[in-house]
Amino acid sequence: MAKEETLPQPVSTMTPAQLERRRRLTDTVIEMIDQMGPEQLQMRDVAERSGVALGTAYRYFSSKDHLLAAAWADWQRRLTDRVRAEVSRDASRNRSAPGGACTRVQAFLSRETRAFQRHPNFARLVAYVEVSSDPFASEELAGLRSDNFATLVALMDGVPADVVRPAMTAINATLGSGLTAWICGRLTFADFSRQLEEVVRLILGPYDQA
Amino acid sequence: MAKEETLPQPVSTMTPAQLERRRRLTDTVIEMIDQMGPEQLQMRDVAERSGVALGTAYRYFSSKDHLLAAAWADWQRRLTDRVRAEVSRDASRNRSAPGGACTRVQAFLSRETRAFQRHPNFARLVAYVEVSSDPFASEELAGLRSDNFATLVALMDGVPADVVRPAMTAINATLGSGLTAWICGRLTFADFSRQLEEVVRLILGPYDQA
DNA sequence: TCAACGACTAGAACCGCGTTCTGTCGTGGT
DNA sequence: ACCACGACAGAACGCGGTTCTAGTCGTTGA
Repeated sequence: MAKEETLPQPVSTMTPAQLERRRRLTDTVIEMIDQMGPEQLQMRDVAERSGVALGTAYRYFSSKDHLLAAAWADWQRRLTDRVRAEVSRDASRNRSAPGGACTRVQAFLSRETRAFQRHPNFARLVAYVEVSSDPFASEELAGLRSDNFATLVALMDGVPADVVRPAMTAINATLGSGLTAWICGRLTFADFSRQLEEVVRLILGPYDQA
Repeated sequence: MAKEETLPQPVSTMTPAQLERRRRLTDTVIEMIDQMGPEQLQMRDVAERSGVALGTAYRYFSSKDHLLAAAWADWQRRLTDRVRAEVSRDASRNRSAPGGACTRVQAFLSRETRAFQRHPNFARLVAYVEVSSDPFASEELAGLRSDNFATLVALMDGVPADVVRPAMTAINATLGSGLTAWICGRLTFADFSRQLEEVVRLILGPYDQA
């Protein structure tokens, strides 16, 4: 009688039609989040607007948290890809500075945070998802985390190996906390980005014009 | 007809009996949180166990979030006071090292995190409260934040003034994010405290044996 | 070709829980 | 003594995530 319920169907075993449905769900969330916070967003509406039956949505995602986490991961990856491309393009054109690690990281973060400023509900989404205890949601986060890891490591060359890890930890944390504080009204956006800059300069400043 | 509803009755205007009721509520929460996460905790139960009518609770706190935030602030203040006392006692006895800023901050944080390790549900509470959008809850947080600020500043003497602020920001953020990641199962406690140590050393290390 | 089966759909139903409401009572200020 | 107001116990409300029901359809395997 093992009620294994392996879970919301592993992505790898999905047929193309299923992947398509799954994508419609996450895309719809991304679309809707732009206009409402994660708590306003209702499963019923997502289902309806994506043209997937509510019950079916739950075959793909274990919970609202899981769906939101997946959608966020998706959005974040697109954003990061775009920003990374811009930053490295600017760097290779050698625009605007010689560019040490500090400068590069600043540029990267400033673009990312601006994206959040333009889409505050995604910042809310981050806050919402980060505290979710749904293990499937956490899994989604973990994947994303390691992507970010790679990205930041790449931006930090010229920085001693034993500095990289704690530097990333601290910067990521400052980004995350600041975002939440901003979104909850405990910090203005200006203060948030100033804080972030200060922290990056403090940590990475010494390695800049290597 | 101004429906001003000044709101959950300002603390300063409360009669002793009211303050007593308010305290019973927060104390009950603190008591209960030790045995269940914040989402398990129900307003009905808090009301019943504290001997305050449910409706009345809402005259003191605008929402569950607000109540939880107040309770957390209370617990955190007690904890910080205790830890601060221990740390400064140890320091004045000059035990265990000469103790620069880095060492002092490490000691402080390590005690604080151990308290969370012993009471994981308070870590969940932190995560829960930090993302609350209830303005009264945020207010509670803001008060707490400035207390912490003072505490950390005190621990960091010997550190250049322009380093103190970003250092605090980064350390606080690392603490907060790590706590959440731990509690959500994305980090082991050991990894969490190692990360925190690394960050503190990275940032404050240079100013240690002044 | 024809079951059998599994996944999909629309929508209703379920249910936990924060929040609000009702009716009553006790009390402190005038 | 009076009355307005806060407290009380408990019922009632409402929202929204999740689950269930019936019925449909496409694929598979004999």
